[in-house]
Amino acid sequence: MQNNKDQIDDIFDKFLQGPKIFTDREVLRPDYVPDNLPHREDQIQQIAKILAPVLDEARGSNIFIYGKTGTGKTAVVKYVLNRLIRRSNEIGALVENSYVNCRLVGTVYRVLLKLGESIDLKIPFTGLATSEVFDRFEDALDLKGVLLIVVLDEIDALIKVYGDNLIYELTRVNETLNKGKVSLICISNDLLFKDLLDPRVLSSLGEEEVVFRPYTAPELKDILLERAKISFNDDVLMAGSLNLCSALAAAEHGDARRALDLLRVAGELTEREGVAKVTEEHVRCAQKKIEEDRVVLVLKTLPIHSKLVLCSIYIMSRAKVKNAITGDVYEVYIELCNQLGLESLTQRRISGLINELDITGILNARVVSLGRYGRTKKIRLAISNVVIKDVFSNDPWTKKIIDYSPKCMLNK
DNA sequence: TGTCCACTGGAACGTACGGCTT
DNA sequence: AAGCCGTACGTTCCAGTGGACA
Repeated sequence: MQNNKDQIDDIFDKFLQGPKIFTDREVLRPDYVPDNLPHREDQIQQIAKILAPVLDEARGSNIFIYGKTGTGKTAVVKYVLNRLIRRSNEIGALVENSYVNCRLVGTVYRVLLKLGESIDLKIPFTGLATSEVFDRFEDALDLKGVLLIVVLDEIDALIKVYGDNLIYELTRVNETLNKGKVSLICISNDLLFKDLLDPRVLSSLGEEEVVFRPYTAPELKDILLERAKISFNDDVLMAGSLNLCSALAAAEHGDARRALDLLRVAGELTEREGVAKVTEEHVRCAQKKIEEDRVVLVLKTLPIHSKLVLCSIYIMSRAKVKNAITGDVYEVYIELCNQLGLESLTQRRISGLINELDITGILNARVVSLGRYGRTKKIRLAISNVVIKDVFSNDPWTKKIIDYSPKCMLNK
């Protein structure tokens, strides 16, 4: 026991005595809003100009912002809002803001819940009709007489599922309010989502449009340099590593979030190794690790039937079936359910689960027609068999069937 | 050129659950 | 306590489909 304790102390000592890589690693986290946002000066100016009337207690125009992930949309909006709120406090203007990430929040009801929270409105987390929640939100807003800037990030995620009713209601809420006002900022990764909007919504939402184009590799380098200055110790980061981070992220549609992730993970790997410099090799390892971690997390958190579908495809791939089709996967899946004593879902449902797995990038499922042999999906794994075997061998359900040989495959 | 297969995928509906309002 | 609500997850039904084959 004593020995064991010493060993652990040893690990901590090594960590403490090893070369110090970071001064402040939080600076590299995606939700950190820096004091300086390089190459986004135009967008900052544009959004600030549109929102400025708010300080005069007039409603600013609604704004629609679009650009791919990691192009700085959220950071710029938060940056401008921070300053706007600070200024409004100085001059005593009644301005509040509410930031909601629609993809994380998930439903219209919960979006309204978050908006309510920002003006101290308590709403039960379930039980009310959405229209009732909206009415209460409207009343509370009017009562407070506050000008609320609502930021709906990743709005496309919400609209694809629930339609544009919420935005429609929010854009016309000013017509009914006496004292309160709402300014809307919608952020989307997907430009095509505008096609899903009702023309009435589009005309009021698209009062102002701000576009964030992807960063180029040199721009990403500037951003990384800026952050590296405050997050890493001097002389830790080799110039080549920083260039590689920006080049890798630029290849992935100029994603700054990705670049910062790479830098942070590369730093952490260096730290764990106990060496003094972050090399290009560390960056390459970081890239591999980020992807693996993502996949492992997705696999571990899948619902049981999705796991079994994936196991079926894994088992088929192990048996050298290159392109599995829906019907065959379903047969194997039924057998696995029987083995585990679980009730199987319908083929329609499994077809849907396969589509969901396709979206997460774990599978590739392509609809093909086999002529008179019908229409189906050709399915293959998009990740390595080794990862699946590793994760599913440690899962209480799937470990029982991961090495199983289905009878239905014997005569194929 | 028409037939036919093995599905796809949309839509409507059912069930269970937690929790609010009346 | 009854009725209603949103949400999650599922089933059932069925029109539609691309292309090999007779």
